[in-house]
Amino acid sequence: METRELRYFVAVAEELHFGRAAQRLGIAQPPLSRAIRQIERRLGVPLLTRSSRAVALTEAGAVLLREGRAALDAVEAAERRTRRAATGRPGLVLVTKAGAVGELLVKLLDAYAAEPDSVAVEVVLCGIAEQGRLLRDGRADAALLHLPYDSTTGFDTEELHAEGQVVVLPAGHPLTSRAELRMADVADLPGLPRPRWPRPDGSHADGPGPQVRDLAQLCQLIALGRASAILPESCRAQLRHDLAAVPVPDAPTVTTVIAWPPHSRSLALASLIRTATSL
Amino acid sequence: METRELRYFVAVAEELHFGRAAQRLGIAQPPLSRAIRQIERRLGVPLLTRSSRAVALTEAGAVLLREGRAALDAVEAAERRTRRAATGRPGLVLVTKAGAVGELLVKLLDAYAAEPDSVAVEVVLCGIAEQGRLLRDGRADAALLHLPYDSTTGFDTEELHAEGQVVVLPAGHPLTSRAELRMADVADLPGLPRPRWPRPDGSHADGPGPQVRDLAQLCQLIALGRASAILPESCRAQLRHDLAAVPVPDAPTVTTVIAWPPHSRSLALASLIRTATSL
DNA sequence: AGCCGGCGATACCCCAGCGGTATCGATGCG
DNA sequence: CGCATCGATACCGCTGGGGTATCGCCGGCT
Repeated sequence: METRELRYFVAVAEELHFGRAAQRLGIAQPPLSRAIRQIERRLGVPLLTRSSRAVALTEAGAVLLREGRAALDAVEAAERRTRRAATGRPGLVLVTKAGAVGELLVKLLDAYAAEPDSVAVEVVLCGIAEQGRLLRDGRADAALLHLPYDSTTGFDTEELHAEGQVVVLPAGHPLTSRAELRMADVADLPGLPRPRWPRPDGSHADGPGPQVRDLAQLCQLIALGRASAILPESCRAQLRHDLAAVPVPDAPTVTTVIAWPPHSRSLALASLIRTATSL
Repeated sequence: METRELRYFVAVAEELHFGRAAQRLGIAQPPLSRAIRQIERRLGVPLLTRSSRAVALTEAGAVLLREGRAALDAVEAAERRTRRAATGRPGLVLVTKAGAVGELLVKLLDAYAAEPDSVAVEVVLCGIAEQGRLLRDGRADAALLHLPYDSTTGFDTEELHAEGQVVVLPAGHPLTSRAELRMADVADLPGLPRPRWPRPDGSHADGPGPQVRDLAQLCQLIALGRASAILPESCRAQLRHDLAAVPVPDAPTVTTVIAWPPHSRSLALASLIRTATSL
């Protein structure tokens, strides 16, 4: 199957509408219809159920959507990494979530810069759950992720750091006087629901909590007395003065890992990982 | 980049010869030359250095060869998994090395077959280092691998079993009277070199030992007094009567893991993995 | 019931680009 | 100095991808 065909199918499968998909692809609708039919004929498998009113994925179609996206990412990654290998700028791109892993990141960059064979490291801060995409399609070389919150599926990883978590509350909240709290104490604080982070696909789960996009938003909401949050200990260093943190020993441990795409054979990346694990 | 172009480039990069590559691809040489030049023009990157006598990969070319193979595998996997999702036979394909993990495999298959939601499991035995390929290109759903000998790069894994290793010697060899041996004792046995396994690309490392392809060959050679080998304990159960095994406590522990491609969302596979980890 | 509007499929046409043949130009070899 | 090898170039034919026009189906509105 050609990547063009895969792109076409993914577009239709995402839009579930031939006209819009064709528009997105910058082609007319009839060639798109033909291309999809040809894919189905060659695979010998129906991918879409069409009525004149609605298009839906078959089970096989859902598989091809998932696998096709991964394959397209792989092709894109091949191109991008090839270009980067040639441009002579053998810099590394390290991606992490905005507002996370503050101290660790600084230590890593300092230690790596001191290595004899180090190259420039570009740090990219991105929103939640974009790291995987960047790593998969070749725009980034490595990522700092937080287990168990981030997925490392498909990547090689090394653990760097483990830490407990704290509950973050508005300063002055009654519970802030306690030396530590249990998960049961903070599971359902009246008026302080947990925020809802966007899922990888951009949508939000249903629930009572406010929708948040980044740490700053979250802190703002907590300060306003509208939310609470369980965060890794290391966030205390960058907490605003109007927030308070109380340790929660029985919260799941957060492990910071460095992740990179498999098949990487870059010496610079290997050196960065070596530096990271020996911190 | 289209998969056709990737296939063309991979062929040339592997053959390092336009004529042979064209023959392998079933096309004439001139279109192939043109296609490669077009790829280089579009990427803005030289991939091959050509003289009229020799073709060699540039550094960027080597990157594209590696990444391109992975991308082609991903595309092929997408097609294969889509076809398999549709044919209604939701069977699983489990791949493992011939002659390895005997007892564990039987237990796993029995336990899984007893699950209420189990489906047919096809067991594929293959030579060393083909498992990764099968898993990557969608012909297999899961593999049983041995750490540290096999690579799990790019796959998700769960550990199933850890065991020590034994040295396998011809029956009657003086050392077989010992209750156990150290690595130092068996590192360099006179006349009994370690065999050389094929590498993933099919070639063999240089060295004194005989080249072997599978366990039967190896046992034959040991019985003939031409080789010795360090193997996992569990191999004792299937050892021929003319061979003897002595524990080597300081040999690296062999961990059997079950590995599967990331992005898998198959319920049947999830169930198999759950069964495996709860053995 | 009848009309309309939206949507995917079909019919038909055009041309970009892929692949083929013939040939050139460079280079290592006897 | 021919000769053989191998990649690049020139040129040509045709397949197939993309465009426009239109059809057929169906749900909804009045």
